[in-house]
Amino acid sequence: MRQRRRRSTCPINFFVEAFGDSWSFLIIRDIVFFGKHTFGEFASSSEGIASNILASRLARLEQESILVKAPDESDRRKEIYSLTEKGLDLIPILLEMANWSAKHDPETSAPLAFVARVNADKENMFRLIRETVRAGGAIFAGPGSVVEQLAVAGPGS
Amino acid sequence: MRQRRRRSTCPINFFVEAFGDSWSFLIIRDIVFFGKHTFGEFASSSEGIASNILASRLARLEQESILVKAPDESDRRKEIYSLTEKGLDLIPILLEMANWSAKHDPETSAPLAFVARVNADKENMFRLIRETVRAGGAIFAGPGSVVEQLAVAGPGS
DNA sequence: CCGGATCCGTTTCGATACTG
DNA sequence: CAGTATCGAAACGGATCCGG
Repeated sequence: MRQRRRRSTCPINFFVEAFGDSWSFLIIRDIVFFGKHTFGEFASSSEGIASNILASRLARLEQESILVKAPDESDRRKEIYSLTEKGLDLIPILLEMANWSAKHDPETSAPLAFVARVNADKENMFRLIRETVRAGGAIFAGPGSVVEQLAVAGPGS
Repeated sequence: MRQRRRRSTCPINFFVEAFGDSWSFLIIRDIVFFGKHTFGEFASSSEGIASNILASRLARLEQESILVKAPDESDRRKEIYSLTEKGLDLIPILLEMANWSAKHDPETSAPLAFVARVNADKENMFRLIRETVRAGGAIFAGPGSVVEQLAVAGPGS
């Protein structure tokens, strides 16, 4: 968004104002799907985002109370970015985006089994994913990832 | 998005590529929530979007097969923009955005009763809204709007 | 009037280089 | 590693004009 636009009473304006930029989505995506948490991880994975742009987006998301920054206890050079409760509440939106993309992307880059599983039981899956991400996990990456949990639990559970 | 960025395998990239700009959201919002369908209606309601920007966004959305343009039968000066099936599939995303906004917007501009109703029965509400919009209706505006149907049906149905 | 297209000053982006 | 500084290029947005 180039310029602060007039505010209007509408159901999604607050969302659009808070985001308004696609890099912001990709940062949240990196956290939720891939468990990225540091400046360097975002920089290397977010389709080659420039460092100044990344810094400005992180600052904005922090200011919007979607992210919080905290020093890494084990490595004081690093800063850990995590989602706040407000940020965690974005997960359903991301999952619906993933759903739409899986359905319409000709290259179909999303794992269809996972998407189907989410659609089959949105309420419980939203909750499971939220709790996993809140605890520092992610959907696809790392030990304790959501897909790992689902594989353990099996398709029938 | 300024520049075509590197494509990567990720669940929401296709979505981000297709949108990438907040004006596009507002156009879809105008259709789904308020039943706008012409260039002039978008121009007057979308927070003062410039006509050249609006034209470029409509062209892009049409090219992405999210919108289709057709001449208005009753007034040949006008063009009617409507959502394709691919466009209709965006509705769940918009509704999750509305949900998030209602929860976190300090000015709380969204009708909370409607949002709560959607959350209480997402599957059926998504379907109802989709069919209403497909038929040319909208959520808030016009006769046969979704909120009107819900009022008629009553909160228990 | 409606739906754009064109022109043009201004803003913001983004690649690179640089610093703590 | 985590950011800032610089600067050219691109997109924006307001005004204006045009065809039907």
